[in-house]
Amino acid sequence: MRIATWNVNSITARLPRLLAWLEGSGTDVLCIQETKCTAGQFPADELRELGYESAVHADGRWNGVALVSRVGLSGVVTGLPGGPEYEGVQEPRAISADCGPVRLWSVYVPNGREVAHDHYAYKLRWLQALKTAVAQDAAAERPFAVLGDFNIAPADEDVWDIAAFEGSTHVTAAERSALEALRSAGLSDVVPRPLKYDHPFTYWDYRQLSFPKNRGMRIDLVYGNGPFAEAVKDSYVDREERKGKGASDHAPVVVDLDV
DNA sequence: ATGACTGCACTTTGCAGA
Repeated sequence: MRIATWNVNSITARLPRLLAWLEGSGTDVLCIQETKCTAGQFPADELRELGYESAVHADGRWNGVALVSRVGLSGVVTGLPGGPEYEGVQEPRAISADCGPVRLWSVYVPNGREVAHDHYAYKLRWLQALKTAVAQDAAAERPFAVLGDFNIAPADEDVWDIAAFEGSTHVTAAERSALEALRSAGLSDVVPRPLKYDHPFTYWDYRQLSFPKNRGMRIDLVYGNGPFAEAVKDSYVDREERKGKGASDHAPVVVDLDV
């Protein structure tokens, strides 16, 4: 079974690429982030024509997550249980479901903006709630994984130049501790292989030729429990999808499972 | 070739993204 996670940066703008990529890659389940649409605008009909069911949690121009599956989609839970509010709103940043033999979460962790910003404290609270929410499934026998845009580079090597990130979000000790807490709950980082160069970056800024210069970050992560990690046969970043006109600034992370 | 941001709404400017 082939699963993947991809921050599409607007599912409306990305729809032609999304449909072509699903067909071409043979993906069975895709975790989507940053749909940037209302629930009604989500292209469920177009996906159904390709054989995919959809589960969506989205409310407008920002955020928005989804799961699309051609191997079953049931037990859908929208939102992060116990998740914090930002400016009085519980934002649509998490959705989970049973997809065939595995249970998956698609998450879009808050960006944080700046370390001194309220959004950063919100990010840390959100990650704490995520750890609590996934603990039971993480410890279970069933293959289980949290996939998505974590907006954290787990190690210095996961950014193109750590010196360029001094004082920035995405690389702080507190954010990395939140990932460590997820690992202590029984999840492990399923690191993909790069298709080019020596490091599996998943995001490259649109500006300043970041992609051609390979100034990237590994922030789209797959955190799986033991049974999930044991089932992984291969994983890679499909950087080809970052090329050309109309690309998202994130590339899909693909995981092949023997389940 | 991989090429100097993009998407969207508060829409011709601002905000967010990371």
